[in-house]
Order: sequence, then C-alpha cells, then structure tokens
Amino acid sequence: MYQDDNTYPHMDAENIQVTAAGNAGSEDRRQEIVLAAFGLIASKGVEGLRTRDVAAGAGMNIGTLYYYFSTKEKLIQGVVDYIVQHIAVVQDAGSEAAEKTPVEVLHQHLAHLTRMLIDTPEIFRVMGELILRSERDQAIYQILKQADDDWQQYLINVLVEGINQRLFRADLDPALTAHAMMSFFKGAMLQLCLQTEELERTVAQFEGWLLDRR
Amino acid sequence: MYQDDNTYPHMDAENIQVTAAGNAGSEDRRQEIVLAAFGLIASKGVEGLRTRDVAAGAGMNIGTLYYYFSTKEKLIQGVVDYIVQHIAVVQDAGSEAAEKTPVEVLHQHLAHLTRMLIDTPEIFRVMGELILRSERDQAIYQILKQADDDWQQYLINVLVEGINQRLFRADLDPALTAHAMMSFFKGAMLQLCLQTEELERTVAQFEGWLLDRR
Amino acid sequence: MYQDDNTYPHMDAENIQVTAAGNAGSEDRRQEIVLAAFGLIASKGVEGLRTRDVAAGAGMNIGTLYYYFSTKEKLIQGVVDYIVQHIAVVQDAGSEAAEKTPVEVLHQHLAHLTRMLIDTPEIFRVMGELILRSERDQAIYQILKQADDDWQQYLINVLVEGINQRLFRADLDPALTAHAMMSFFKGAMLQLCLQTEELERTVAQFEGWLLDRR
Amino acid sequence: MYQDDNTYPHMDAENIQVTAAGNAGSEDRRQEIVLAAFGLIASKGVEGLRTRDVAAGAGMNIGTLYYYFSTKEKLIQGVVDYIVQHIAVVQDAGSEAAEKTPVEVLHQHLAHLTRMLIDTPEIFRVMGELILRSERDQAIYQILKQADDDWQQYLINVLVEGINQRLFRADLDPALTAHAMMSFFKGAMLQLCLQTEELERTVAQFEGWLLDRR
DNA sequence: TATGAATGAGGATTCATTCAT
DNA sequence: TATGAATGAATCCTCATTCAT
Repeated sequence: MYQDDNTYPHMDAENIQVTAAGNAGSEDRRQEIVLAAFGLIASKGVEGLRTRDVAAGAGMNIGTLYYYFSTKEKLIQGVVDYIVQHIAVVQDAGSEAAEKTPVEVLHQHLAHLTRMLIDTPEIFRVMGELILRSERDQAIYQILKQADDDWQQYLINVLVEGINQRLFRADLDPALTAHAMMSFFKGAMLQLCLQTEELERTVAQFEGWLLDRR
Repeated sequence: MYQDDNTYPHMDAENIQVTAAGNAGSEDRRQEIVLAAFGLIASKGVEGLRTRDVAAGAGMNIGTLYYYFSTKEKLIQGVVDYIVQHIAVVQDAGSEAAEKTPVEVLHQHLAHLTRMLIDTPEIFRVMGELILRSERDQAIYQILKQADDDWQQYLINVLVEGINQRLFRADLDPALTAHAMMSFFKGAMLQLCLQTEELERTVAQFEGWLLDRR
Repeated sequence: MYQDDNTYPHMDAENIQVTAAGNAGSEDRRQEIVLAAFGLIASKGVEGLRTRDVAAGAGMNIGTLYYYFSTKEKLIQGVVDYIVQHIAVVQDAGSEAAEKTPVEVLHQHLAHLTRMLIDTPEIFRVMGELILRSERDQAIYQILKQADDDWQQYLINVLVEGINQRLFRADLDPALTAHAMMSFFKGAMLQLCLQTEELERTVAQFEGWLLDRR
Repeated sequence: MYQDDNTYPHMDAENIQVTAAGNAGSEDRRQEIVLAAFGLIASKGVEGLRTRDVAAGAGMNIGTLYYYFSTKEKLIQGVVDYIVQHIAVVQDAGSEAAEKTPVEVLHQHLAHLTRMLIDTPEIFRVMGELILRSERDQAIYQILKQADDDWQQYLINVLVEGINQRLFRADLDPALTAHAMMSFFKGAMLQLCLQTEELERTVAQFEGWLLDRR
C-alpha cells in the first residue's frame, strides 16, 4: 500500500499521538525524503532534481523512495507542503503575543521575513522555483494559493487594526499595501545580490511610509 | 564557422551596411530561434525546454538550430539577451523626452512596466525563470546583473533629479527606493494571480508615498 | 549503486562464497556484456562499436547496460581487462609444469601464441585496436602496460634461465630478445594475410636463432 | 566535376609538367587536405577523424573539402596513398646505391626504418590505424597489400643476394626472414613505450643473427 | 572553385518508474 | 518495507553530406 496522495495531511497537534503509534517512523521517513529533496532543489533547482539523488540523500534505495512517494510530482508537492508549513509558523508566532501594537506586530513580522531572507535564502529560492512551477502544476498552485491568501489576510488584519488605532496612515489601502509588501518580499528573493543592510533599511523606509505622521 | 559567442566579428562599425546585407538573414534566423525558445520557456519553463521543439517552432531542422547555437546553454543565453534588450528599451524611450519632470518620467516608467506585466506577463515569467537559473549559470548571471545595474542606475538618476527639484520627498533614499521598486516588480511577476486594477492602484499608492507633500 | 569501477567491495576474501551467490549473476551479466562488446569490436572495430548493439548482443536493454557500465569508456576498459586476463592465462599455465626445460617452456609459450593467432585472430585484432586506442586513453594504457610488463618479465625469466643452463646462446641479450619476440607477435597480428604454416615456420626459425649451437 | 575516384594517381616524374599546367594548384589543395587529415589521424585516430576538422586544418570550407574528396572514405584512402608513397621512398633510395653489399643495404634499410620509428612515430601509428581499418575496407586493403608485397619482395631480394654472396647464413629462409622483419617493425609501432636505444640494439642483435658466422 | 547554411539519421547517456525478491 | 536490477522513451548533440549561390 502506497503512502502518498496526501493521505497524511497536516496532522493537528491533538491527534499526533494517535497516528504516531503506527506511523511515526513512516512519517519520519517521508520527512527525510522531503528534506533531501528540498536541499537538492535549493542547490540545483527543480530542474536539476533527480529522484535517485533524493534517495541517495535520504540514505535509501530508489525503490524505497517510490514506496513513499509514488511519483516525482508527489514528492515535489511534499516539498511544497513542507515549505508552506515552515513559513506559516510566522503567523502562529505572531498570534501568541496579542498585547503588542499592530505596528510592533508588523515590524516583527517583516523583521522575521528579512532575517529568513538573509539567513536561509534557500527557502525563498526554493519557494521561487515552486511558484514558477505552480503555473504548470495545479496541485502546487492550490497549496501555494492557500498559503498566499492566508498571508495576505494576516497582513490585512494587522494593517486594518493599525489604521483603526490611528497608528498607520488613514489613507492606507490595507489590501494594496499587503499586496505591495508581499510582492516586495517575493521580489527580494529574486534580487541578484542581496545585501543584508540594504534590505533591512529598505524595509525600514517602507515601514516609515506606512506610519501616520501628523 | 559556427555562430554562437554572440559576436559578429565581420561587422565592424564602418561596414555594417555592407555586411549587414549578407548577415541579415543569418541574424534573422537567430531571432526566429530565440523567439521560438522564448515562447516555449514561457509555456513550459526552462525545465520543459527541448531543443527539438525549438527547432520545430522555428521551422527548421534540429541540426540547423545547432548550427546557430552550439549548445542549449548558449540558446538560453540568447533568450536572456533578447529579454534584456527588450526590457531595456524602456530607458531609451524615457531618455527621448527630456522635457518631462522626474515625476512624470518615473510615472511613465512604472506605467510601462505595469502595462507589460499585464499585457505580456510571459516576458516576466520567463525573466523569473532565468533569474532563478542565473544562480547556477554564470553566463546568465553576468547578463542579468548588468541589466539590473543599469536599471537601478536609471531609477536612482530619476529619483535624485526629482529630489533635487523638490518633487520627491527630501528624506527619500534614492538607492533604497530604487531597490524597493525593483523588488516590487520582480515580486509582482511571482504573484499567483495578478489583477490589473489591483496592480495599477498599488503602483499608484507607491508613487504617492514618494511625493513631497507639504 | 552503480557497478563500474571494477571494484567489488562486498567481496572480501573471507566471504567470497557467501556473497558470490548474490553477485554471481551480476558478474555474469557483466561478462555477457563484455563478450558482446568484444565480438562487436572484433568485427567492426572500436570505431564501429555502438552501445545499443552491445546491449542487443547481450540480450538486454540499453538502460541495463548502462547500469553495469556507466560509460562506453568503462565498457571498453572492461573488454581490455577481459582480454588481458584471457591472454595472461598463458603464463599461469606455463608455471604449472616446472620440470620442463626453458627451451621447452619458451617453445610451448610461443606455440600457444601462434595457435591463438591462427585459431582466434579476433583476440589479437581487438588487442591491436585497443593498443592503438591506449595512446589516447590513459585507463587502457595502464592496464595494457601492466600486462606488457608482466609478459616481458616472464620472457626474460625464461631466457635467463635458459642461458644459465647453456641451452640458449650465451651472447643473447634477454631483454632485447624478449622485446624482439613481443614486437614480432604484435606485428604478426597486423600482418595483412596471415598464413598458418608461414607463421609457424617463422617462429621455428626464430627459436633456432636462440639456441646455443656449438 | 569531382576530383576523387583516384583519378589522380601516382604521377610519374616525366608527365608532371603536363598535368601541372592545369591541375598543379588542384593537386596542391588535395595534398593540404591529406596532410591535415594525416595529422588528425595521428593525434586522434581514424576514429576521431572529422571532416570538419580536416577542412579547418587545411584552411578551407567543409564544402570545398567535399569538392576534392567526395567522401570521407575517399579522403582516408588519400591518406593511405600518401603514407604508402612516403614509406616506399625507402626502396627507391636503396636502389640508387647499387655498389653496396646486401648486408649494407639491409642495414641501411633497417636503420632507416628505425630512425623513422623514432623520429616520426606518427607515420607508423597512422599506418597501424589504417592496417586495422583495412580489415573492413577493401579499398584500403588493396593499397596496403600492394605496398606490403613490394616491401616483402624487396627484402627477399636483398636476402637472397646476401645468401648467394655467402654474407648471410646459408640456412636462412629469405621469405620467412623477410616476414619476421616485417612483423617485427609492425609490432614495434605497437610497443607501448618505445626506447630509442633499446630498439636500435634489438635491430642490431637481429641483424647479427642473420650473418654467416663461420 | 569556394562558401556556409541546411539536413536528418544516428549515437551516447539519462531518468522516472516498475518489479521480482 | 527495502533492495537493486531492469526498462525504454526521451534528450542533447554530432557529423557526413548536400545544395543554392
């Protein structure tokens, strides 16, 4: 019996124990494979991804890999899932501290993204590869679209809250601003040579524009 | 004998007209090939690019294609060249009208890019593919980096001029702002679903932030 | 994973029997391929060797061939190995009978070579192809040089022994004589039309020159 | 009108002028091509011979090459012709000095070959390539066979003369000895590492065996 | 004679995927 | 679950040769 087809979707924290009993090892194995695939995409692009290399990277036989992912396509989707969840962590982290002002929340969010962009650019590079690929792969598109919508909604919420609290400019269009920020970050990963300081200051200037200055 | 290297030694500046007659066909042929390749990359990605398809698309034999581009790599570089020149036209066009104010020049530039993004998104999609690829291909990187530097310089010049004329805010950092705009546009092409109006309004809001409002 | 390199790490001296069971088939498969390649070289030359034909000759898929020999080059080296070992058998056979006189040993050796030259000229023809190729292929050169050195040493040993026993002429230079014999046999395979009797008598006359006649 | 098909065979000294008027340049052109081809075979083998490279080496267009040699095959035959004539010079040179003893004539002949083997091993290497190829190419076989027969006859004549003059051993079989010498030299070119001195001394020892020592 | 563009069959190699064990 | 041998379609590229000019 094969194991892909996304039959192991996002396990909620509550029922991990239940399934863990029978499939913890199995799920680990999948993780190893996905991680190996991720690393290869980061260094060689989706174009240079070879199932054999993935298997080797995960320390297993090619046949075994196909036991876990019946198709290369499915494997790539696995990577997409992995990345989406990895970046989605942001929002969760932000929601913990509810007592912060929207300005602080947004700043922290942008700072976090900036840090990732600098510290682990692979994630964004792989993300870029996958976004491009999503144009020709419905399954990937679905996942990314959902993540994108979630992100946008998160930004809009913060912005609206900030505007209501008169912290952000009153004439700010939340949707468009969210849109601008998302584009900016997606574009930042396509920047040919990314310099830490430049990026941070650009973001800072950007944040400045948003503030209500009267 | 072969025709890659992107160099046409026979064409000295002085006798372009003379030899152009003889090489015009040759150059046309290369163009046809590049266009066919461009179209295929747009629809299937660099990953899905097949030399045979390119040859077929250009209505020629596979051997003939290799007569013009000795390598798939070289062909892709040809596409990069094509795109870069295609987008670079913008600056030239802008420089014609010297009597416009920097605000108008910038607006026109951004409007032009916006239009392209909406009308011919393929160009940007292919651009995205190639930027990603440039990470692993020095030759492509060189070309794109040059184009990028040129673009940035152009933006900085316009911004500095505008600041000096007190049209843009005095606290604007030209380099960072140029950087922000470039990232924004690169990111816009990675936007999963791009809506015309949304894009235009986002750009407009962006332009608004730059103005000196006293 | 792949099987070239001519190394079989799993086969330690101690557990050859054990693993041999598992790898015997694998080794057989390689043999089949090498034999098919040998046959093709014999009839069409290295120049006319096509991996597809080899695969077909070995009754397997082209992909399978590449599973065993990751490169045409490696395959050719496999053929070199095969031939070298095949001819090297001579010396071993000779060492069995220690009670023979050097004259007899040498005679038997030369007779053996003569027989092979007549009965299985393909081996020598292929050998010739490979020697010529060794000029441009280090890997092949290494193998052939080793075999050549071994052969020369063997001849020298026999000659020295024979001289000491006063069976061969005292003024014989062992190294040069070995050299002469080796060149003669290599040249014999390049002879345009080789006649059995002529060859045998030439060898006989040659042997006569070596004897101590007082 | 094409020019191959061996329609320009060995022009005798006498009628060179006649044909030279109309075709000297043409013949030169063919020579250049053949020389270029020879050089390429020497360095890359017949296997590595590419008509394009030959044309480039001869400083001409590929189309032009095909004007002179309508086929790669024909071109190779041209090289065979060239080599055969080049080595055949030996005999002519020997026939000039008729007053020498057969021993001296043979010595000179062998010395000449030895020198060539050392000074211009390419010639022999190419010869080897071509001999091997002759197995599968009737046209080449014909040419080489003729040259070989001529060479053998020359050697036999010298040997017979020497035996009659009691300079060579009476029990020498001229045909077999000629055979031995020819094989030796052909084999010498297949020697993996040829050392000048070793070769000369081997030949000297060989010559010694032939002498009548009473 | 000379040029160089065009042809297309063919060749080495790759790689996702399957299957028997 | 795990292994590794097997498959074969697909891919990039080569090269002898032709042909219009």
